[in-house]
Amino acid sequence: MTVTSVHDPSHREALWELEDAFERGDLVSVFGRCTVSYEGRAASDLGAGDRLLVLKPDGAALVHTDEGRQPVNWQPPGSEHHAAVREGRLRVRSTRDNPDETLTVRFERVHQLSAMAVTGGRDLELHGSEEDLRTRILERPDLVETGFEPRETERPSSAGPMDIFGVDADDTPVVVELKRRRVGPDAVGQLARYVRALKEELGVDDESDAEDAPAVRGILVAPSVTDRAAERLADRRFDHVALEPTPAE
Amino acid sequence: MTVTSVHDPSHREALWELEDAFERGDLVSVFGRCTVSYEGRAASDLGAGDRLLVLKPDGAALVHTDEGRQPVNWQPPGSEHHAAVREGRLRVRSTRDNPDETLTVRFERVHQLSAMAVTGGRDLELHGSEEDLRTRILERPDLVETGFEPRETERPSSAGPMDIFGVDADDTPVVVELKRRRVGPDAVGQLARYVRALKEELGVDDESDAEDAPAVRGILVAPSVTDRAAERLADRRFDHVALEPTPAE
DNA sequence: AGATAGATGTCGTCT
DNA sequence: AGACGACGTCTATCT
Repeated sequence: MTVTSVHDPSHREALWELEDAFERGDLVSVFGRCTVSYEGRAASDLGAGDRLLVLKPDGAALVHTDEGRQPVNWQPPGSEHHAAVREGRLRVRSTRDNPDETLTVRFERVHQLSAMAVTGGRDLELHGSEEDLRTRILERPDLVETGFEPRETERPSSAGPMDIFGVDADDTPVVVELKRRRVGPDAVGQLARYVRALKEELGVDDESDAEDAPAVRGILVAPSVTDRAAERLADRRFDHVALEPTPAE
Repeated sequence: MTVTSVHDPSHREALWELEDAFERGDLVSVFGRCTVSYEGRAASDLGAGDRLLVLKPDGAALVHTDEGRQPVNWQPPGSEHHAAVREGRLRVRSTRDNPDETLTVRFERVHQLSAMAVTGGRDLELHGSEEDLRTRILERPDLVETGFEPRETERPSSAGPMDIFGVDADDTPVVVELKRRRVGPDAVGQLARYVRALKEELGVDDESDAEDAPAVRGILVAPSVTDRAAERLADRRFDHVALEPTPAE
């Protein structure tokens, strides 16, 4: 059998089951009334309440309430789970180094504990990412602009790698920044850094950087931009090309 | 009793339990072998395997494998859960509008299904946040610099609200940007936008913005900065003050 | 509803 | 191990 499960166990019973599950490398879920405290990158305390504790064999720990996509407390993979009975109660502790942090869950009562040996696919096939957008442009550069010629992807610069580097119909260098969804001002800042770095690298002076024909162009490719982002694009004389990661149906 | 739990139920049994749990507003966990597909902001497919499905009464749905802090698939709060038996199998679907997205989990087999009525504390007391850092500085402005005087927090500007606005010992305006942990170049860009906005607002011309005494100063308060961030700070003639959100023990 | 910035963000990738 | 940027980021706050 792949699943073990106990209903309303004593704290000591719960401890045995937990230790066995850790030993087997099971994925564990514990329903119960507990308090939670965390100390590490920050520090937090959570009063008594019913929660779901998930313990993974890779060291991840998650404490979920009845609300939210995010766990109310957690510990990243690579941590170590320890269970014990202290003062007559089940205590589960998950710790890691670098940074030093500890998550402690103290159960007043355990309602349900289940453990399962996990097998099977872990590989997610995801479509619609920034990489899809890059592929799309490399296959059809004219989607960016007539005459646009990609020269390099992930081109290094002193400001980090730029998404796509190329030239336009006039052979002017072009830095393309890709975003898979609507963007705010931060993306323009990122593009500006790459353009500035490339200008420095090419030794462009302010003279040759004419009002109507910049020496290095910046193009932000994204489905859409916020008003503030549009302002900043105009300030910097960058262009925006509206494009989705995947063709509209 | 607050918890209901079934072991190796038939798909139809599982369906009844799920519908009851939705009705009661329970927090639900399902262990089983399933395939998962998502369609919405992106699209993804996940082949058969053992996973833990968590369904929350607020509409959140999480699919967890045995690895990682993040669910391999999910649906945010506000979604609607629907369960059905299709082709002899339990199918759980979670949908929402704006954006339109759907998560579908098809179970080949349900190993364990538990549901719990959740009561009790949801309020987390968290320490060590950016707000703690702000409080710390407002109580002891000299931690930033001798003579520093905070005047306003969240002061509005055309580039958005700045964390702390104040003046230094020479009555020069100071924009303070707070970060709770080590920062990269992006934080400097953010600070630069606020400083530029304030200069424009105050009508500072390049004349009065002397080499050694800027008309508006920028200070980045963070535990530490990366090399690249330090360069960009130097370029802009901004200062860095090393400070933690909470005093070191 | 959209916009903006924080987060114990997490996660992959590259140096 | 640190740095950097993407993410179906999520989440709170403000307009």
